[in-house]
Amino acid sequence: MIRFSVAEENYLKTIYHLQHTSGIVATNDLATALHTAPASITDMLKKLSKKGMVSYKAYYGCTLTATGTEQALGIVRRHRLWEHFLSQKLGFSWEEVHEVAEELEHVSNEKLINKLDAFLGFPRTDPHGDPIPDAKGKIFQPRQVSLATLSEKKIAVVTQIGNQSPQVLEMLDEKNISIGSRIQVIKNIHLMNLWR
Amino acid sequence: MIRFSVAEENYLKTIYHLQHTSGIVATNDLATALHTAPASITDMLKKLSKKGMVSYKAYYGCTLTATGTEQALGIVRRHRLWEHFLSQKLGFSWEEVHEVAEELEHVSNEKLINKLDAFLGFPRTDPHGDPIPDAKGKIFQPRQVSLATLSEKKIAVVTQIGNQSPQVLEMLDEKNISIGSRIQVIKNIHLMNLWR
DNA sequence: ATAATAATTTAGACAAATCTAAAAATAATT
DNA sequence: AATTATTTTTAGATTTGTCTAAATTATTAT
Repeated sequence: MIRFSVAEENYLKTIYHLQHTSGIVATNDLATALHTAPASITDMLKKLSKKGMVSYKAYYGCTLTATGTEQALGIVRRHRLWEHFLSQKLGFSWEEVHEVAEELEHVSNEKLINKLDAFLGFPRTDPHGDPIPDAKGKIFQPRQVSLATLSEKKIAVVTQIGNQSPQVLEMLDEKNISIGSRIQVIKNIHLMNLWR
Repeated sequence: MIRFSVAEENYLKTIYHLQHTSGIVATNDLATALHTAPASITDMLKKLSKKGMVSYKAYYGCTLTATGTEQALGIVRRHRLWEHFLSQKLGFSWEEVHEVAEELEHVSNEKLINKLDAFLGFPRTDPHGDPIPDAKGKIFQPRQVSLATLSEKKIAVVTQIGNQSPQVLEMLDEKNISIGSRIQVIKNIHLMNLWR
């Protein structure tokens, strides 16, 4: 098993997330996401590249290699399992779990994580509805449709909350809507009117 | 709240434990316990001294200050709560919990630990029978008597297993004796005969 | 297409925590 | 008490991950 420093893990995880939205990850984007100077990013990318975790070409950006992706999925798995634990077992609120899980995710004992997974009943998603990779790194991704594009009358199950602003969370709470709720679009009014 | 590095926390915790047996802690003993060169110990003691965590006099050794003890108790609390969790909730064995707790103890979110404490039902001891400090750092220390000195016919409750050699653990397991068991000394034979 | 702007890398420095080897202080032994 | 042995500290070096400032490469705009 490959061992990483906390710093390395944060890079792998962040590259993984940025890759989802932007394909190739730019040095500057990483710098912003990690609150780290661009020069430091370059240094670390060289290091991770030498370790075979990212493929990195100067001035072009980086992507995770197969091994790198595998490792990143492990970190995401740990993070989301802990989030689930914090929320379901310890009674933390949605907004609080992320910060605490940021620390717990770096405890990388495989047996611990697999036993935690079993203890939680092999959950498919974290409290935000994000999928939890299984022990092999497989992600179960439900067919998802944005609420804005969901057609009228159609019934759907909430699997994820994209917008996590306090206002939206409060509104959902008021209407008692959470992950797993069955919902139906009655009438599609202009979105702007909903948030007020 | 004072923040410590993992290294600093390991020093505080180890000084706390060594203090229990030896009063003043020698540089060399710390070096042995931490698998670290004596020169490095000296450096760190100066640092912790400047932070007001230990009182340190060159060539004499060190002791924890009041604040240092408070911090050490916090670390011990985290360690033992996690050990309890690992053993009671995740089904880890006695021998395994320590190593994993060594990592988890450094996640120092107070709310997390207090919620974990509540989730576990405010346990008084870890799986080895060592007392868990409460949120204020108070330790509940039960009156303890070594089995060898326990008088015949007297009933007692097992609160700790001092000797943790595989043979002893196996024997206890066979006889179904664990922390919390009520036991009675029927007849005090010479100890040597017991272990065979 | 060339100049201006933005992004990235290089170079050199720094703090934390460690190390080894040598010097200094303390303890033990004859 | 003097010498030997042990323990501890000092001095100087190393690694990791970071920084700033300057140089370089890529992009954008005129």
